[in-house]
Amino acid sequence: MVDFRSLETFLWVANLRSFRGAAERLHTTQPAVSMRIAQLEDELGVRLLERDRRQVSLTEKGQLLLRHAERLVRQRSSLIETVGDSSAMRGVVRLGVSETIVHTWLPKLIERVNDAYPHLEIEIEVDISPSLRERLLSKNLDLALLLGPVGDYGLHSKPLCSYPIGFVAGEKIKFRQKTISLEAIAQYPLVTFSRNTQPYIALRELFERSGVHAKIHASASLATVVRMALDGIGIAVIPPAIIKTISAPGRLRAIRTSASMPPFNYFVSWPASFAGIAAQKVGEIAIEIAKRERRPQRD
Amino acid sequence: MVDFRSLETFLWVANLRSFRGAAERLHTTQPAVSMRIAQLEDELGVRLLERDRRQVSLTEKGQLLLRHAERLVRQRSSLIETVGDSSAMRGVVRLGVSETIVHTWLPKLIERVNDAYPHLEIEIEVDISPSLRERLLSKNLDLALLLGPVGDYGLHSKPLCSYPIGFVAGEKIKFRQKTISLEAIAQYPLVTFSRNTQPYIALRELFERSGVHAKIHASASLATVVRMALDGIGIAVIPPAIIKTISAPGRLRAIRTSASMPPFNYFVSWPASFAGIAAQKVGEIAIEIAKRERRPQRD
DNA sequence: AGAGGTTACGGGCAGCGTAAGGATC
DNA sequence: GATCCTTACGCTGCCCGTAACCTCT
Repeated sequence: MVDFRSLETFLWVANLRSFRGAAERLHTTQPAVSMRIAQLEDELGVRLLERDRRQVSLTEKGQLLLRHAERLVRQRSSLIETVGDSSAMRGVVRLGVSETIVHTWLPKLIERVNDAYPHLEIEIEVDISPSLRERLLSKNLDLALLLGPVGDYGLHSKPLCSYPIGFVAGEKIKFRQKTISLEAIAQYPLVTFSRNTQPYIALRELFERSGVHAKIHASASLATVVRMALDGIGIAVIPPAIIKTISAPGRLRAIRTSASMPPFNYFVSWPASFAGIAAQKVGEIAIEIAKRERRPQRD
Repeated sequence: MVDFRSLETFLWVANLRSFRGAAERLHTTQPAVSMRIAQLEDELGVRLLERDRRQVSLTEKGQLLLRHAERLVRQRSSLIETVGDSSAMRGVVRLGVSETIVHTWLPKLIERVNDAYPHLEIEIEVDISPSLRERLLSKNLDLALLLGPVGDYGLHSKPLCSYPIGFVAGEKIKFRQKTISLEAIAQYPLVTFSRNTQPYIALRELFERSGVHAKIHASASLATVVRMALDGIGIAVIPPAIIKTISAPGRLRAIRTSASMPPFNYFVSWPASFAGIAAQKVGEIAIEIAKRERRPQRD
């Protein structure tokens, strides 16, 4: 039978260019994937995949099938969404999230998705934005909420919300003035996200431009960054918006400075060629929530 | 899973308005159909069919699903046809055929279809055209080659070929003249197809118009008609084109008459709402063969 | 040797068919 | 009671997962 399972399996093999990868994505074993593809090729009487080399590649017929299969799978989802009630939307959406979002409105998103589609499972992966971008490109994620702009070819994106970045200090660090200069701040080490992230680069540029030397610690984990700020090791460079959810009240505070960092601009992004309807719906809900979230941030 | 099997089952239940009928059509049992539908309704979380009354009917959601499911099933066939090689076309086409066709070019059609689609099975049902029409309407046949014109709402059709009808006599019946009058013919009983068929009606009208009384035997079986002509019981009113395949050479001959019957116009016809791709292909081949068949008939 | 796809084989479960149960005319 | 769909139940066969095998770098 040319059924949806075979087609979906083929889609994943084609997109990931790997039997193993597809097996993992489909929560099954690699031989099972092998079998389904073999069965499909047998049924259609044509070779769909070339497995000569280290890389799996599509034959001409395979590319043809890819287009048809994508349409069919998409239309099945659309059928389920149109005909079924909300609980009919099933499956797993792999959602990549930047850590800042986790500490602001991600819980709200999850709740809203759960309400709208009770049988839809969301697999959340927290990572820094460049990794999320890579994982979108390698079809390892269906959707991501990350720092933009997302310029990559092969990814689509829509703006979500914007968070100002500020300097955040713990209780042990105190300044006399109300508005602090860059020089004063640079007395302490600064702590922010990994070297390949946008905030790290922006921060380094900021200090280089003003000729002030600053020591910058980088950590991929926001928890670490916050811990270091709380312990007085340094000043965190993060969106102040997350202070209230990530630490006890009063333990951290935003510092008013003369200089300003470019804000975090968040986007929802997904692979251009491969948007499942479920992922699309989650994206729509994210956009809606972010729209509302924008206001409180303007205060 | 909302898979093709469930959808196809639903399509047949919807079209035949019967679980039993669908089960028969799908070569399975009625409980199996019941189960698949129940599973589909369960999966989508909506009621698709109303089984209150004696008649199964579609709910609003059911009608919605019908449209989507038809498109999906059709696109799957199209996928198989586009991507697969010819041997990939599988399934059964229920073909209704008028008896005249059986004795002219049906074997050629079967052969051609077998060549083009070796895995396609054809289930041939021979019957008189009005029955074929009914069975098309009740979705009991996928395609029919029958006497037209096919005016029914709900059926599409395309012209195939035209066979003149003539008076055919066996060896025992002899006339002196070369061209025989209606009166001379009416000395013998006439034998043709059943009362509700076009030739029977045309024949009766022909004699009523000319004020000649004729005794007309009717039989649904062409073999019987021919037998009666061979035995000299009467004169058969059939397309002379089938003489050479249905009896030994010289045993039957066409009689030249002054009057003329309207010719048999054959059409290929199928349910407007429910054309499977396989049936469509068989129809196309039939049209092609009939086109070639037309020439020899002009002699 | 290790990464990745294929082949071999035993076992579990979805879905089937038979048969009994209900509803409606 | 006849017809048609649903429910119950035992069984079969498909497909899966484990594991061994093959091939290429």
